[in-house]
Amino acid sequence: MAATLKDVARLAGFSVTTVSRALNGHSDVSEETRKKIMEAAQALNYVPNRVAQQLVMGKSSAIGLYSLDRETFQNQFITLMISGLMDEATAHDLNLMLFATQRLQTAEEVVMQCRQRGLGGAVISGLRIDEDLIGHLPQMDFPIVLVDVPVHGPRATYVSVDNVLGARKAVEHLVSLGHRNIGLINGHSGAWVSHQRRLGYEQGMRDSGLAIKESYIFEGDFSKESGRRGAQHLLTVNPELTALFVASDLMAVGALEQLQAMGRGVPEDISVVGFDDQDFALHVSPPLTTIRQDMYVFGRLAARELIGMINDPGYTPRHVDLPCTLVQRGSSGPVRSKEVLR
Amino acid sequence: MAATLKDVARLAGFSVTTVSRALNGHSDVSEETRKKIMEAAQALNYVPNRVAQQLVMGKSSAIGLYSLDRETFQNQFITLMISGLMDEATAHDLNLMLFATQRLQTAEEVVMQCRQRGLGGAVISGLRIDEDLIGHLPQMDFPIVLVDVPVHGPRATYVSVDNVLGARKAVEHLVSLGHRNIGLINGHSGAWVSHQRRLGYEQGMRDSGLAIKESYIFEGDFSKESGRRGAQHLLTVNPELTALFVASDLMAVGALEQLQAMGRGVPEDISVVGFDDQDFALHVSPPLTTIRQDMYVFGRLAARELIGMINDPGYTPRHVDLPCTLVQRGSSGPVRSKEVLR
DNA sequence: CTGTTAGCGCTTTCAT
DNA sequence: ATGAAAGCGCTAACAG
Repeated sequence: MAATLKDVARLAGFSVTTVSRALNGHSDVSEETRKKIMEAAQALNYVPNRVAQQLVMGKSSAIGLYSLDRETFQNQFITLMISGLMDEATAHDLNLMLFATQRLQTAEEVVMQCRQRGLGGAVISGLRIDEDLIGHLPQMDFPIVLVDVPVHGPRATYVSVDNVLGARKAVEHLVSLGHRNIGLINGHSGAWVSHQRRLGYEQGMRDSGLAIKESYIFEGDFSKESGRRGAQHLLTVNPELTALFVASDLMAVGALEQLQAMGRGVPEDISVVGFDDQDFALHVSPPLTTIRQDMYVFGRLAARELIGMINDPGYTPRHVDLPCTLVQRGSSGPVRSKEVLR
Repeated sequence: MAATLKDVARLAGFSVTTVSRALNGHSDVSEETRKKIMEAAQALNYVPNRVAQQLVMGKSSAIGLYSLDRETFQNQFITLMISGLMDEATAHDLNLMLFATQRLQTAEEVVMQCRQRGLGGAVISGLRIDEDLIGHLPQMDFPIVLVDVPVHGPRATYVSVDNVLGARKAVEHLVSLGHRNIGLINGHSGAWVSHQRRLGYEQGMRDSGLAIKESYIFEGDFSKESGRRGAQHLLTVNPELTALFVASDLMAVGALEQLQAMGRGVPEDISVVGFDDQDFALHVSPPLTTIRQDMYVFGRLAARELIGMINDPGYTPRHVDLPCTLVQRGSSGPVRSKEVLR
């Protein structure tokens, strides 16, 4: 069907070897020959068969993205990351292969599977910190970049924003608006970011001279419904709360709806700050104040480190905390004076 | 690094051929031999090299998804479709490869590129109807499924919902609520769906005995901003409008905001119906009544047709219009009585 | 039942 | 500067 090197060789009147060298820009081909070969290739609409190239050169032509459980996939989060991965991969002439799996087996199996598919490395998203392959992954001799799970190894690193700082910014923002009774609706404890965000919340409170009360903290699971439950619970138990830091936008929207259903105005009665800056954060009412992570940059960085490892066996992968920024919108406002007077 | 057939052969004490056959479940291998070989393979942690398999069998191991222009990528729309594609591909032991490109060249080039990468077929999303490769694509001898652009060929088909019906449902819903002055904010004319949705709007109006006024129709470009402009424009020119059918949720949210900014209550003063049912439709206020397309099913169907063509050269691809359904939420309501009395 | 031979499309020594 | 030969890891006739 498609023209092969042999076809070009025949048409141009040279050996396959010479044609290969000419097309690959080797220096040991006379200009005249090269020109003829180029023409023949052009005429036949020749494109090298990457599969064959890959087999002979042992060089992979793609990177993989593993997304654990489909939910991860459904939020815009990953979409932007994919954009970033793809742009970076494309720039390095690599393809991007997608995998969704319910559960990864052992680290060995994952790596085997990647190798068998000719991947040069993989980004893995959606791992829980209690997964035991995490300990083994960084020891594999295969380039891996994890998303939001800290690992270090000669061929492994991770990408994340500075979640502690992000949470602190959220709290500081609320404090600066006069709030002192600030609750936290956190994600589930299987996610590394939950621990980080809680840490940031605690730091922010402490640095502002505020006590940390266990009863101010609700553990959700990143679902909208859990945000709803969190708001309901926290405000029933602690009616004095005037602000909530919610560790994801989706939960924050749930909280928003619940608060409004409970007759609490946002932000008049209670302020809400989310995390992520997903696109709907802008569309809800009031628009959500939130901590923004730039997932596109996130993806690019992940790919950059991965490709660094792939192309250079000596490359030492680095981890940098990406910045995250407070985006101030309508869901946070100054505490009501009567509250301040308490 | 990874074990090869040869390694297994050596360990098991058989020829490479026999090992290959044993592992591939051919019947002409004695049970005893097979068992020994299986053990050896197990011991070596052997996994077949797909790249080699692909080269020798000429059978591709992946399908591609081309997404034209990154915007397409950023909405949740495509994410769900990817989920569907992936699940279906995985079920057929195929991988999914992603490509984002600004512009496709000729149909020949696209197909060449796919072949060179070992793809068995491709789904292409984001094409405009004025793109001239569309005429050529269905003639290529390569399995192609387009998203929302009608094509037919021995190796080509497309997936879409019944946009005409969807739009008609929207209009009929509004009519059933008593609305008679119904405007349309449409997408740009480069999208096939825009024409279909307009058709459905016109049918719906006509079937309800309502006149179609050119001034009731605004051509946006699917952006939120254009939804805003559309609402502004339509209501300035036609203050008698009591309802808007907006051809995408994102534009609908823009319209919503603009209407509220203009002091028009939704749905008391004016009803709004969107299209897509993206996730934020549920989170805006009021929650958006909209026409839902199930993008996950969309993706599965696209993959199913594609894989049908790939696995069976004689397969005649079909097009089925997927159903789309009205999801009734808060943004549409009965027309105000004074309006009815006009 | 099993092994030998050939070849997928390409790159790469090694000669010439 | 060019070509012949070998081989990447695998499968598929074809013999035995």
